[in-house]
Amino acid sequence: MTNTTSALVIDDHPLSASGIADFLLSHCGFGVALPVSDVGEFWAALDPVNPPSLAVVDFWLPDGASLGLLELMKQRCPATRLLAISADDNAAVLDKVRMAGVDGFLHKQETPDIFGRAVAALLQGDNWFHGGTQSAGREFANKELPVTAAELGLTARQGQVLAMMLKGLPNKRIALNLSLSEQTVKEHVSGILERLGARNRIEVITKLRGRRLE
Amino acid sequence: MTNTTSALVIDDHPLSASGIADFLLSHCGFGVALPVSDVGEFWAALDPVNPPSLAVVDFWLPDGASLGLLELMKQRCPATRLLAISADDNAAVLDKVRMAGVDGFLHKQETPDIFGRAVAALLQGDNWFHGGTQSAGREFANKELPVTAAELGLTARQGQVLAMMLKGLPNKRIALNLSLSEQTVKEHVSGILERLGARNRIEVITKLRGRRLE
DNA sequence: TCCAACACCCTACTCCAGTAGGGTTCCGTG
DNA sequence: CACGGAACCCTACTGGAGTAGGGTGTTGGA
Repeated sequence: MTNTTSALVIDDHPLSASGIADFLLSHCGFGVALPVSDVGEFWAALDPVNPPSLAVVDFWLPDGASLGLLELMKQRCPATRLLAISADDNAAVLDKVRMAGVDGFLHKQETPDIFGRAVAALLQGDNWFHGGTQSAGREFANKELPVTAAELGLTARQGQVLAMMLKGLPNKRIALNLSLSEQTVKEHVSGILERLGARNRIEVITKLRGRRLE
Repeated sequence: MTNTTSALVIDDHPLSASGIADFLLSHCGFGVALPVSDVGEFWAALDPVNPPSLAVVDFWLPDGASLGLLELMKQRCPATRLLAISADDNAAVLDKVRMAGVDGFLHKQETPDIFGRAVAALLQGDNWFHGGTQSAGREFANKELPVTAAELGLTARQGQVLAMMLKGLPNKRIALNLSLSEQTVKEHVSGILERLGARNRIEVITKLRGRRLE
């Protein structure tokens, strides 16, 4: 291939990074999409001579490293399109990444469809900052909501239960799978609902649509 | 023609049936691929003297007719390879179709690539029962293929109700939105569940995860 | 004209989800 | 040691989901 489109994806959750990379490969026509999960790896994977067409950067890297990374990236590889992603919709985040010079911003929760359109827009040379328009029907997004169970403020057990809830399993089956009583499962479910600000399991499933635990 | 490979495809959603038939013609080297959408049509199209090489049978035919059809087919045309397809990944379905004597089983959501490989395996005389693995690498990508209500065999009203169900709305709100009684909504929901072969709305949501209506 | 399908409404029932309020162990921290 | 938190179990209750079985009115095809 003379002109394969390539991408670099950095997210501190490796599964998240590789999920996005896979999506770029399978649905956005990328020939190369390398997932990395820390900053060192990122710079190591970057070839300054032949920079990637796109870099996808999670905003919530440890120590707030993403802003510095984005600015440096803009200097070193101005030809590379920069797409920032984040798990929350704080308006301040949007301003910060804009200042850092990114070309687009997206929520992690956005549908694959929109993600694909944002990528296409960036490759065309357009920008993508439609993040603010979301805001309908997501009352539990005021805090950071990363992909892993522990970072949702859930205990390990609650994480296991949540994973099965998202598969659509009823309490009785979750109980059997974990060798618990149905009542105990209900307690965990109640804890999850309270934590996530949902009224019932259906709200949990629809709001976390397209995500996976751990 | 002396030796064209022929197939019969039965699915109660005509669009689905003809889509599969087209694929067999264009990608699997079939000379004939006849789509039918009900059991009567199926037997009418079947030529016992010169049986097709392959029969593709949707598991969720109305009234659960598929099991009987599969068994009868196995008796009458033992030379015809039988491929069962289903929209859900219930393990019980897999057991049932195996008991009925099919040669292969697949999810409808499977990629065309895998579908093609399954067909090739069957024509070679091999079996294909990889349903359990359910392709781990695509939670982010999956399918944003919009599905129309008609494609699922639903009435217009059921389509509207389903759209709201997928958003996580409870019956009462759907009723208010459509200016109906809650009871009527329940009727539509029951119809949807029967049509899609689901036990409750949670199964519907998890099975159609990531898809859009119309 | 009759019948089937669809949309609509109702009561009454069962079953599951989720809450409330009681309790027990175990473990880590002040 | 005493306390809090997590995990575990229980009964008893409310409310929504879904089924069963009754009904009406409209439409379109045999």
